[in-house]
Amino acid sequence: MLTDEYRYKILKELQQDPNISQRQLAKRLGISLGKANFCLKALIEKGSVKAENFKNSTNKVGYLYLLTPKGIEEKVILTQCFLQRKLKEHEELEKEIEQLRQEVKS
Amino acid sequence: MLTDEYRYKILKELQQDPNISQRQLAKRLGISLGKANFCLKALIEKGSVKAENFKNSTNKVGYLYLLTPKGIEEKVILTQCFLQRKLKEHEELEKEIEQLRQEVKS
DNA sequence: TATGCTGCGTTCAATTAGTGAACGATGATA
DNA sequence: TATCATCGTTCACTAATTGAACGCAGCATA
Repeated sequence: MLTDEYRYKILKELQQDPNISQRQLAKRLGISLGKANFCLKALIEKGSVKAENFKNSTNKVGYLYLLTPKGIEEKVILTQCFLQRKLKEHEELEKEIEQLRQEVKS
Repeated sequence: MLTDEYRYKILKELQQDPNISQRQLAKRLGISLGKANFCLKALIEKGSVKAENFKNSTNKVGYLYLLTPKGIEEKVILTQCFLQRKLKEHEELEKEIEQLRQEVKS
């Protein structure tokens, strides 16, 4: 349920904004609140993220979702995997578009 | 349930091999037989694919899943959308990897 | 102080999506 | 004819996902 894709996306979001609510996170990733909550908990459970209690300036209560060293390392690896995957997809699609052009031509 | 992703992938598979069983299709796309059946039916329903009865050389019964003109056009459009999406993802990941390198450096 | 308002994380019943074993049908083969 | 393999189809079962509802905490206003 917590796929590499969401593991990556969540770590990325948290890294660039640890002060983010689960609702905001859900909205940014295009998933439901329930799923965001589930995934986040899983990341905390595994020690990739630490939820630090804090009080916001604008009358909010919530956590600061900070990447642990483990989480940072995990994100590095995931990012590299993602880059490779995307490069491969990109390459395949270039072939595909070339095929397509041949098709259209005829 | 039948997302653009699978619409695209199925049309692609069928185009390059109309003589393919639902089981083979499912395996190639990494989905279940049930889902493959469902998606294929949806494509036929919408007129993108036509199932033509035929008898294979190697003692099989099955259909020839042929793309209709509409299906071909649909695939062209989907492919273009996909290329754009992938290019964008690729671009974003390049930025991301650059950020990452900065991180790692420090 | 009390009341209301807002946004927080959490829960969980309900919905939706996905799975694959089982079935009957069809040809090929012995 | 009997057996075997593969076909598409079905559908009960499981997994994944949703979002309304809840209690809580802090701030603003009466």
